Amino acid sequence: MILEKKKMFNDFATSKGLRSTRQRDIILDIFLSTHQHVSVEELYLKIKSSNLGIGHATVYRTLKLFTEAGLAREILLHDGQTRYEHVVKGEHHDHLVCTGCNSIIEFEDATIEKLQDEIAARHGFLIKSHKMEIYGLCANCRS
Amino acid sequence: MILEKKKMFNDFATSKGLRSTRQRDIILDIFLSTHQHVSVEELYLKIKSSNLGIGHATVYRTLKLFTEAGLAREILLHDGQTRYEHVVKGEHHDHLVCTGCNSIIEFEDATIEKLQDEIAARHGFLIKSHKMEIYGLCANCRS
DNA sequence: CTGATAACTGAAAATGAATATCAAAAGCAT
DNA sequence: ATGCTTTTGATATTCATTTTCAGTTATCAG
Repeated sequence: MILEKKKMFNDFATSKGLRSTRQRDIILDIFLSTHQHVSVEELYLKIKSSNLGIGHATVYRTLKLFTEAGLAREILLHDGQTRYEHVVKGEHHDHLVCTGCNSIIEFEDATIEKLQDEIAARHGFLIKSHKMEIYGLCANCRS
Repeated sequence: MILEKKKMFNDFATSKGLRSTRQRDIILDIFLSTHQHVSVEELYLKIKSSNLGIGHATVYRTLKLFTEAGLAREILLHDGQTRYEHVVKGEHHDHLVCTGCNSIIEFEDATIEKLQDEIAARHGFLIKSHKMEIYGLCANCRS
């Protein structure tokens, strides 16, 4: 699955005439080694701690490339930082965001997806992507 | 309905011990006169053009108050500006955002809302609010 | 392999939205 | 009106993100 993603990015790079660089390889490796919802800063720090000198700007630029390549997705929560999550082919998950402890629970619901398709069809709309976030308190925080 | 909202804000202000000021009245009037999804900047310019000297900071502060008071809701799209939409009591609408022309179509779907409640219940999660945005191309832009 | 060329990088500067500061102005209770 | 407190707004500040640009590096033709 990791190899699959690397291939996906390679294909994208080739098709766009992008070059293969040390920095992009490293950032991809580290991104793939993270779990959901990494902020750019988190990723940057992770890279920094590995003593590989990669600049802020490059991390930003590269994550945008990953998004274009279809293996990452930008998500905006309410903390002023853009986060990136992994895109898994057919799958799409949405989020329960706890405003108490900032934890994020993921879920997936095929019925909702289907309803979305219907709504889009009704408006002649062509879906590219979507996101849904439910805010509230998780089981721990509501007590 | 406009009066209703003004009352809602007045009640909120009273309960919080906030003062009634010229600026807040004006901003509320202008906010209520707008349609969906005003950015702070748009609102600020609208006020400025009315030759009423109200500062940037006040507009930001006041919109946060409206949000607290329950008559506005923050929405984050992908243009880096926070926008505010009108909250209509029971109603909740979601958005089809066209990445071609930036137009926004609203929709509402009771079934989706119900599914959300079920999902939340399954995770012991207490819903405060939610948002859903579907990105893609509108009927005009896909041709 | 080598040199030309165009893409890539990164440090630093720039941008832009949002927030904080703080003195002056204004609301509100007495 | 008086005095106290909130509010305002110009300005400065913060913080994420983007741009700039000179130096570096990948790629490819020869």
